[in-house]
Amino acid sequence: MNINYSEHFTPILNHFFQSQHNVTIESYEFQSTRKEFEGDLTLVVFPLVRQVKIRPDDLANTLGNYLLNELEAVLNFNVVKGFLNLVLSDAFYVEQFLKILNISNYGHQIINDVSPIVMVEFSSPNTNKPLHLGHIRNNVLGYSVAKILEANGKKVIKTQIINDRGIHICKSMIAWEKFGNQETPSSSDLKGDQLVGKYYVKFDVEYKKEITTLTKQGYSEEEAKQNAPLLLEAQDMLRRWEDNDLAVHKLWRTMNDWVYQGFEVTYASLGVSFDSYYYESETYLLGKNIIKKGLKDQVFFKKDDGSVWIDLTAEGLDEKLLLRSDGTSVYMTQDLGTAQKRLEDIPQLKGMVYTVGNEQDYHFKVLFLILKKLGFDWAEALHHLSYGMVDLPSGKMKSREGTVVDADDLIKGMISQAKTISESVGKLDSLNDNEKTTLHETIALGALKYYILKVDPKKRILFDPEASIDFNGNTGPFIQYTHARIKTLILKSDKDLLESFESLTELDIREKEVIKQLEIYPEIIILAGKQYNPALIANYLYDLVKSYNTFYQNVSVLGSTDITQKAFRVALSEKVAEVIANASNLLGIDVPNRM
RNA sequence: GGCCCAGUAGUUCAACUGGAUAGAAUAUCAGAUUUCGGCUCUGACGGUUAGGGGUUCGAAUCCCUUCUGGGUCACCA
Repeated sequence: MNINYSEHFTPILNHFFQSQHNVTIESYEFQSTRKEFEGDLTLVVFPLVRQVKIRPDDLANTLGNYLLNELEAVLNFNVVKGFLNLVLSDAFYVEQFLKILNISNYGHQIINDVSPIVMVEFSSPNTNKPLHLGHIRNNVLGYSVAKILEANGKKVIKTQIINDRGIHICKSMIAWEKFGNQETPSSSDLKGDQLVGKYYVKFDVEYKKEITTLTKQGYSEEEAKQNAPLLLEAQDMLRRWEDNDLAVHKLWRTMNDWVYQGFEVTYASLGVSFDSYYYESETYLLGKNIIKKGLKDQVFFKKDDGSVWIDLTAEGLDEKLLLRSDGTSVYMTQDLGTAQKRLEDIPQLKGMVYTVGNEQDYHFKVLFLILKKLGFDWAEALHHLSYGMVDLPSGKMKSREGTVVDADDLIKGMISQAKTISESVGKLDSLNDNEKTTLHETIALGALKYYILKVDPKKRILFDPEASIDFNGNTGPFIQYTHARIKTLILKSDKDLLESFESLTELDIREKEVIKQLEIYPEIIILAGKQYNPALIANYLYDLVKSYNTFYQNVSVLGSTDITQKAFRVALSEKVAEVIANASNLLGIDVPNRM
């Protein structure tokens, strides 16, 4: 990675290659030197060899001598197989640290009126059942990517498209009408989404009973599935909904409102929020104007039965339906229309991120391709943030088999586990009950989010709640704990000793390592933003915490007798705490001051 | 079957997108400490990167191929 070093070394290296060899080098490959060799910074010379036609070792030696003469920061060098290892002075690292010490919100770009606007869509639930573990990954990922984009100087609009209409919600409605006895969230003491979900399950149970009855009467299974009275009623209700039947719409609104209230509770406990909402009931008819344009531009074609298609066989894909023969729209049509609508709503929009599971990879590939073919210039700036499924140690989640993990239940379970663990290890007796509860929630959510985010989004996750909440190892609580410890350490330190330490010339090797980590931080944010990948931040955080911990354990932070060094260590600790807090924030994780 | 994604210590994950001897955590084992078979420290063990071939100074990473797991190929959303 080209970390900050490049700004320091690139000019002088460029000068060397210009004057000595008359060639221009595009970029240099720097990396930090592996532990087993002497040095701090390593320049890989192999890529340069091609351009100047000198043997790797010779070039490395020449370069080493050159840098040694030209730069004060370079104290020494050695060459191993085409790797030029440079030993940099402690003064150099002190200087680097001083540079970043007083930058507030270090690593995070500032957002102003001219910042590009990006929309990040996530969550996007159906309104017929509560959120589950899969939604948690979606929410946590989308929210984190939104934060990371903000840190990269984008103005982010967090949004979701709510799938609030269709046969699934009609099923819940029918079941509630028939079996619900006017039950409401307040009468049942259930969260609204849980209540509606209960009737969705009820529908399925009763529907299956009807199928059994019908097959006993001699229907084939297929016929029974299609002709079960309950299903016919649900389908009829959907028709009435589409005809704007007042009674149906009233019930629909009531039940959806219950669900939204329930969702809000879950979102609040997850610590995610949204800036705008799109409802499918308002967008499902969109996109037909795009179809017209596409037909006119001959990007699409019409079949004899009147249905509209696009032929993507040249791109290695299939033909894709865009409009049914009866003229009604499909999923793809809606998404085309919704994308266009968003640009109408916010003309300055510079990009959109769709946080949707990888089972829809194909859909988004086609969606983006169509928009490009239609000639929309903004189609280049669309990104599908695709993620893998969440598996449990017990196996795959299947809603039909009742093995889904409910989001609220999971969070509750994590909190009570956090409570158990922190009570058995903690010394939190001075906190009052409210503070303790808040802390347990913070730890539980930190554990949950970190566990999910540290895995590359596109990979499947095996979710083990027990392992996630461990206070040791690569976990959220461990990071939170380190932050808390630094905070109490700083409290203990004498603030007055924080005088100038620019004169400090000798660093402990472990202090150097911490400074190196701090230097990389802005680069990590940029990289994570480019790749829409919070896992980079998570793993970086762990590395930082680990290197700080070896520093903390082996170098007495406060014990030094040298006042300058003591001040330096406190300042370094403070900066590390700040970076931990800021980086955690990018993952949506809170870090307590004590725990 | 076509297309897409994944396959890395026993397990859960890394590896700065082509760089040096593939790293952590956890589990296991050994030692230290200890009035707990708990906690905490120290160390060790653990790998043909699913298999095979290729590209080059250099491959877990790129290309080809085989295998395994998952997803997707609806006038569903």
